Order: sequence, then C-alpha cells, then structure tokens
Amino acid sequence: MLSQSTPPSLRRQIPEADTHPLVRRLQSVVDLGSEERTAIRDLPMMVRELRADQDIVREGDHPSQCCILLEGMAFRYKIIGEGRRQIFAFHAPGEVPDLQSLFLKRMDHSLCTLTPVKAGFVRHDALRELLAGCPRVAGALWRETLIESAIFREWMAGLGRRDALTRVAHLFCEMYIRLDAIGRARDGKTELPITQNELADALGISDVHANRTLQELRGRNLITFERGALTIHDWEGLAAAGEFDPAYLHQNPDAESEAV
Amino acid sequence: MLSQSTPPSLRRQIPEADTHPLVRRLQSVVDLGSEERTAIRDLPMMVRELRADQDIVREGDHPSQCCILLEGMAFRYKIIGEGRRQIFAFHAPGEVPDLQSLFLKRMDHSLCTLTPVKAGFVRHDALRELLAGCPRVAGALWRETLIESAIFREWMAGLGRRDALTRVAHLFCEMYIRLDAIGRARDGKTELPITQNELADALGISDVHANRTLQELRGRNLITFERGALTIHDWEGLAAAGEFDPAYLHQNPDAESEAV
DNA sequence: CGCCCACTTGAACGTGTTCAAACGTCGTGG
DNA sequence: CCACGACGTTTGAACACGTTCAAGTGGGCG
Repeated sequence: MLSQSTPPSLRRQIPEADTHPLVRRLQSVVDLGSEERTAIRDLPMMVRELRADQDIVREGDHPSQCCILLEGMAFRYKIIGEGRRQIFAFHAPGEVPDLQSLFLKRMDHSLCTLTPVKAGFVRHDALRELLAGCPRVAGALWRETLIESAIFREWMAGLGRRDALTRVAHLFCEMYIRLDAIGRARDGKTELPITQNELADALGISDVHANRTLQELRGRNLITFERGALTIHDWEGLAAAGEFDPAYLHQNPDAESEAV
Repeated sequence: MLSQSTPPSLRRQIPEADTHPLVRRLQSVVDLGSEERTAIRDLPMMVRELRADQDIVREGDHPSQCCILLEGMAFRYKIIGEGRRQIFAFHAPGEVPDLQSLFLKRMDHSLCTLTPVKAGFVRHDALRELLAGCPRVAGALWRETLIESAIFREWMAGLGRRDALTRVAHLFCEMYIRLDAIGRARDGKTELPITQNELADALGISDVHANRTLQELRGRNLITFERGALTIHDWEGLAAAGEFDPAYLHQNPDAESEAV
C-alpha cells in the first residue's frame, strides 16, 4: 500500500544536541543559557528501571519527588465507580508527567508505565531550587503545563462532541505529531505501544467498539495499527476523518500566525 | 421541601479582607506579604463592563493582555465541526480565565460572558513584571492552573465514563463547592446562571437530554434548577448520584490527608 | 505444550440523539 | 393594555451509535 499522503514533519533542528532529556525538551521551546543547562544537568536524579504496566504514583499518594521519563512511555488515569477507567494522557520520553505534585500535595490520579521505562526521580526541594534560580526554566515548564491543558481541552471536545471514529483518528494524528516532534516517527510510522483496551479507555468507548473502529479506519486505507505500531497511510485522509488541526499543540513557540 | 442534607461549607475565614479580587483569591491559598499585595493592587488595570453572551477573546486571537473577572461569570468553549460546541470551564469572579495567553500566543479556544460582566484587563508585560518580582504570586498562579487541569481531568472522566445523570449531578456539586468557596452560596442555594443548552454543551449531551435529566434529578428530590438558580435539597444524595469526591479541587492547600 | 492475554466476532439491547412541534415567560413596541 | 417576537424550555416518537454479554481466535512466552 503506497502512502497517499505523508504526515508533515515539524521536527526542528536543535542547535545544540544535549544528552539530558529535560534540557533537550526545554531547549526546543526556549533558548537556555549555559548556566541553566548545567543547573538542569546537575539536578540530583535517582534513575530507576520499571517494568511495563506498573504504577509509578497512585491516586492518594503524597509524592516528595517528580519523575522524568528517560526511556519508554507512560500514561495517567483514574478509576471511577466500579472499575471504569479514564485515561487522561500518554507520555513520551523527556516529559515530567507528575510535575503537578510539586504544587498539589495529594495525587488526584495515577501514573502508570505503558512499556518498560527508565525514569529519573528528582526531589521536590531540588526542583524548587532549580525553579527559583532559573526563571526561564520555570517559565518553560509552566508553558508545558499549559500546553497539556490545551491537549486536555481537545480531548474533552472529542469525548463530548465527536463520534468514535473521529476520536480514534484524532488521537492517532496527535500522537504521531507529538512523537515525530521528539524524533520517534518516520515515514508515517511510529511506535505507539498501547493496547486496544487502553485506546478505548482514553477515548471513552468500549474496547469492542474500539476494535470495530480500528477495522473501519483500516478498511478506509487510512492506517494500520498492530502490536503497538501505528502506520499512517493517508495523512490527509486521517486528519480529515479526525477533524485534526494541530494548532492546539502550540508547537511553534513564536511563529503562530493570524495576528489579532 | 425540607433540606435532607446540606452541603458542607468549606469556606475559610480569610485573615485579612482585601478588596482586590485577585489578592483575595490568592490569599486563600498562600500567605502573601504586604509588598506582594501592593504589587498586585498596583497592577495597571483597565476595567470594562460587558454584556451577557459576548466573546472576550476568540480562538485565533493573539491577546496582549489578560482578563480578571471582577463581577459576573464567564465560560470557555470551542466550536468544532458544524456548530458543535464544547464548553470547558465556567468561571467565577476573582479568576483569570485567559492566563494562558501569557505563555501561549495564539488562543486555541474562546472566552465568553455568561452574564453581564465587569472585567479588569492587565497587559502581559505588567503581569510578567509582577511574576518576576513576586515568585510566591507566580507559584500561586501556577498552582491555580494546575488545579484547573485537575478539573479538566475530572470533566474528562465524566465525559468519557459517566452517564448523563451522573454528569449533571457531578457538575452541580462542583459548581456549588466552588461558588461556596468564594462566598456565593448559602443553605444549598446558589446562582448558577447557565441555560440548559450551556449545561448540555459542557456535559457533552443534547439539550433535549439535559432537560430530561434535570427532570429526573428534580423527581428524585435532589435539586431544583430554574432561571439560573440552583437549589440542592439533598447534598448526600446528589453527591452519591454524581460520584462526587471534592479531592480533585485541592481546596485544602496544606492539610490534604492520607500520607504516602 | 499449554496458558495467558489481546484481539475478534455476533446478536440483543439501551442510552442518548434527532427532528419537529408546542409552550411559557419576559421584554418591546404599538 | 395587548400583540408580538425571541428565547429557553418541554414533549413525543423514531432512530442510531455504541454497549454488553458471551463465545471464540490467535500469538507469544514460560
């Protein structure tokens, strides 16, 4: 099956490669000074390896540290009522999925690994010190939390006002763009290590219906999705089916067009 | 109809009353120093009066100022596809609904008045100066945006995994608690100036179904809701029907129980 | 080899939608 | 004072999208 239209790659060349994943992530948004970079690199960080499907923090916890994803993916969720689960977000390497614990003592949801994960744990006091000393870093992280809010809103719009097929298509577009931005996508293909059950719980549908919707998308030659690998055969078609407009991801820090 | 159980009032006595709504709001979360309070009070603010049902900022705008709600209520929303609308949040006096514009140039959604509104507009550069000079104020505002994220997540859980009746009950519980916290509720009664159509668009249901669900809640003697006035007749019953647990609102800045 | 887990399929069912019409109330203008 | 229009609300009936339950398939890994 030939690719009818390939996804746009918005990946930007990063001026100065850096091995620290947090530096790399923030660097793509603001220009950090070298002192700021070293301040981040000097963060005391305890690295741990976790298996797939393992909670990192749970609802009700009072964490004293934050977790930086170094390798592997994770997701955040909450269980309500009798075992119904809502997934709020999928997280890729370089992200700090529980940054909020720095400001909100009690976790109102849980964080769980999707794959085997290598994660760095940084104590709150060390992070606070970093933020106090580096306002630009603080600003960049604050901005990240606001972008996450924008993603939440887009998911809300999907959950509230889009049908199942549109939701699935939309999620695939979003994840492709986000994974491409960190160099994890290529030629319409990317690893997206989630099961149909997790897909369903993120999109507010049953897993049976998630399965049927995937078949429909496949039947329209838009995607294939098997064993955690997503292939987009027709980006234009998928974006149209998903009503996808990437503006809400705020990927271009400055050059956002359409003046007021 | 006698009140079978009254909502808990979590309103805290504020040590030092202040007329500036932003000071009042932040004061209830952190202890501000007097220099910080005056820094906020000295913010150059342009006050405007707006009518009901009027957009303050629109998707696509590039605002150069933020808006502080002084009187009246507002909501944020986005239109997707052919006129389907999703409402993301309702805002009460003292809140800064478009704080994100300080960090994200382009609005990815719109902000609209629900009632006649008195709003203060503060230029971004003035706000940035305030945040640079008062880290505690910055922290408090950051915390507010994180609480808003928590509310978004709870709404997502509702949109994805709760039925219509539960969603309506849950929203009423949430709004009651939030409005009570700013002194706008009393004895199970509060102004909640939204139409059934807005209720439906917030909860991802049709307005016809919103109407029928309200009748059901009323039939169970849990609430009455007419002409923008919400009365909760049975708080326990409503909270149970709405699967409502206020933990996600993070109202107790410090004393959040259940150690890790 | 056998088990477990993720995925797949069918059929009945249910919650919520859509469409269309009518009602009530409030504010405006004749 | 009444007529009118606008808007929010209410009602009924047909319909659709997605759920639920239950059984079965298939692949990966101990």
